[in-house]
Amino acid sequence: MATERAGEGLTGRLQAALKGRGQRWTEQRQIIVDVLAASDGHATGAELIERVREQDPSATPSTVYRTLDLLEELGLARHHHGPDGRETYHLEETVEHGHLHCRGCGAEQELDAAAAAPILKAITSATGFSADLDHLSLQGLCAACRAAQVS
Amino acid sequence: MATERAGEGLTGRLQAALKGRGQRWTEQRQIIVDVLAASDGHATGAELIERVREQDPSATPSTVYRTLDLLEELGLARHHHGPDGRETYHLEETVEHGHLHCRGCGAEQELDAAAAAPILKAITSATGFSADLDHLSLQGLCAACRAAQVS
DNA sequence: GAGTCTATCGCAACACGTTGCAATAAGCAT
DNA sequence: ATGCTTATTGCAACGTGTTGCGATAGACTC
Repeated sequence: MATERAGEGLTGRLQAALKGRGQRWTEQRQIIVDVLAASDGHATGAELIERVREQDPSATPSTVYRTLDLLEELGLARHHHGPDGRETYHLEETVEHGHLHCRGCGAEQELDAAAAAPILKAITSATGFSADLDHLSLQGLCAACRAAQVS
Repeated sequence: MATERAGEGLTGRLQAALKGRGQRWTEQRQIIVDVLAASDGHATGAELIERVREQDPSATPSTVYRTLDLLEELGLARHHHGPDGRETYHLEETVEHGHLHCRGCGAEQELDAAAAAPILKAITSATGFSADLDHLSLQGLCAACRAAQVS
């Protein structure tokens, strides 16, 4: 077949990576990866568990979280913490990006690599620290709210 | 008495602020503020609860967290989330600062306002967003670990 | 000082995430 | 196909933080 469903190549990569480490490919892991691929944006741990349970009611939180940790170890997924400390996961295939939470209006902006480049450079030159864009989760005021506050 | 214990002025400010809002000053709140003042750096919620309990074993987590929330509302305390999502609290009197967590060696650096200024400026000019230094919690690689990785 | 109003407290239950352990089952060798 | 090894699973308990509710006790009025 010439056509491929989204995520199929990912599954292949995963199987290969696991085999290389003496680890195993299971039905549960397939489901979790599928769910993660389907929730293209971000999803909290609780949301992922719920969706996985729709497909396999026997799945438990520990399995889901352990699989997510594994996916991160393999570099196939990432997680970061929102302003409330809750976790959010997404596949690594998603463009690497940071997050900006406005404490005024509650809006959440994404920060793509191009926009972040000068910021990361400033961090490095000020501190010698090379920051991970995916863990960059800022809180502050967006341009609109700043303008509104002046009045 | 002419001498003042540290934090006494703070207590006065607090009592006044509470009264203005129709709220009350209690023994528990005094203890929590004292504990927070005594743990000058940062303290997690769990640590604070433990220390408060040393002085008042009847104190419960809900009371401590609710008081901390109240202190934040009044602008007298702040909290931020570490890389593991755990909460860390400190008094607002502590110098405003960000945090840098190195995923290589696990070290945690503080980022003072002067060092952060160019970073915050870069964020604003790239995104229009005005970020809160106190919520700036970055993860990445410190200079030493970056050098080590090159080899 | 006694009474009233209601903010605060303690309790109990919940939500999210983590960890230890025994049972299961994946993948390999025969 | 059968058996073996051990990674993975489900369970149960724990840790941190949050929320609802009835009981307690501040602060104010008379």
